[in-house]
Amino acid sequence: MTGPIALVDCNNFYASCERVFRPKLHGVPLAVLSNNDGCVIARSQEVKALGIAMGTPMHHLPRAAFDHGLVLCSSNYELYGDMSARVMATLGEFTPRVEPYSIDESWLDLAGFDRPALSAHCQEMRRIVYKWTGIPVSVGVAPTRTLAKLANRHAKKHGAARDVFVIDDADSPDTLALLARTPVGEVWGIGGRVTSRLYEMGLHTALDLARADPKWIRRRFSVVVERTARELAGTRCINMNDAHDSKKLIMTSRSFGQMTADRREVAEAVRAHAARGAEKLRRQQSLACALRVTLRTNKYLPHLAQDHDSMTVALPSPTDNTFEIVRAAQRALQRLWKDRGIRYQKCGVQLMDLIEATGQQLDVFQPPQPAADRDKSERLMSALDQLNGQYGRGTVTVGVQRQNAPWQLRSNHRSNRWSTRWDELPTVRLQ
DNA sequence: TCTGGGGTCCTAGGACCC
DNA sequence: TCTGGGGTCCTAGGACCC
Repeated sequence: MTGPIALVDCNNFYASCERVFRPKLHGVPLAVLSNNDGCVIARSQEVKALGIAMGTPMHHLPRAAFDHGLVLCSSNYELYGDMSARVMATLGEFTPRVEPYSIDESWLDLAGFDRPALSAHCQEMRRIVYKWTGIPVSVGVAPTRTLAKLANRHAKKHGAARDVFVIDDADSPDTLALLARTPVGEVWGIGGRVTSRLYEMGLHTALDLARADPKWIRRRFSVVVERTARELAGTRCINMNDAHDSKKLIMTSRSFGQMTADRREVAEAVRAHAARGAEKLRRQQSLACALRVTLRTNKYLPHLAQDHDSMTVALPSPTDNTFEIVRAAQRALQRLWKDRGIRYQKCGVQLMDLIEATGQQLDVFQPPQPAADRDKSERLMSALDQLNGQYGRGTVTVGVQRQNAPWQLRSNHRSNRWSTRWDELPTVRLQ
């Protein structure tokens, strides 16, 4: 990236997605729940105004919120993922370089725009994104990513009328004043731990951090904090990965719908996670060399026996084959399992040491797999992916996987997948 | 009854080697 | 008193983010 950097962030993204297809929900306090309907992970403006914090467990929601008409939605990632793709595609109309950063945020390279054009361009972008997708966004522009984050936050907080904020120059009096007003803990990359240590050293604002000696920061903290400090002062240090970069770790884990001490149930969940992980692996065309199965109990119930353990096993050779991966995961679980009647809350499968499928190093100690076998395995896997893609996840599974097993997620308030399922399309009634 | 899931990067420290 | 020292590789865990 060479020009000014823009961070485009969807406002209250999940809540906004829910509203696109259910306009009646505009103006209504709307909260989206985590998997398993556990806690609040997204809030509309009205919910924020009610003082409900991010992460509030559902059973801690105040009575009063419901009296104000609070509506709860289970998370509907199929809908959010599709809406996200639409927003990103629309942004692509405005600049050739869009780097999606998360489901609701994207970095844009705005090289070639000078100051007055820049603002107008961003305003227009906001307008079109809203018109085409129904999702409101905020835009922050600055010379570095850390400052663009700060500009975006400022746009959200103060720019209700505009929702665009531009930092031209890291050294301008306006910028310094903004930094001086920003508590250091609100800076992107500065979490709770670092914040309290910075406070002890007398650094309270973003400006204090920007003016600190980077070498001293590095000695007292780490290169990560040093980079953040330099970025606040206007030096670009953080470059994102390309959007196409493959992940280095693929993790699939879930809490159980209800806790379980039943080994067969846990094994069923582990198989499902392993199979899902293998699917993700194939989509990014990687092979895994190792795998880890983790098991954990519910730490919020300290009167119950606690256990948090994991087992890593190497795969005999790098693979993306569902059967091999499921088998290895079962083996890991077998070694992990303690026959003590412990009730588990959550399990997961991590695929690790990923390599590119095309650049596979042949194991010198293993005879190379005959081409015919490899072909067969590839064809089988792509048939599996096609069936599950077309008829829905879980159509073809390895071993027994019941559709509504008790370990599966609760999702009692899910809206329709309006934009990705034919049988859940919105209907239009003509008056 | 009930508290998310999926990531990245960095660092410290142990194992091992010469 | 004092137990070699330096390098690499790997793993676990911390910290942070969305």
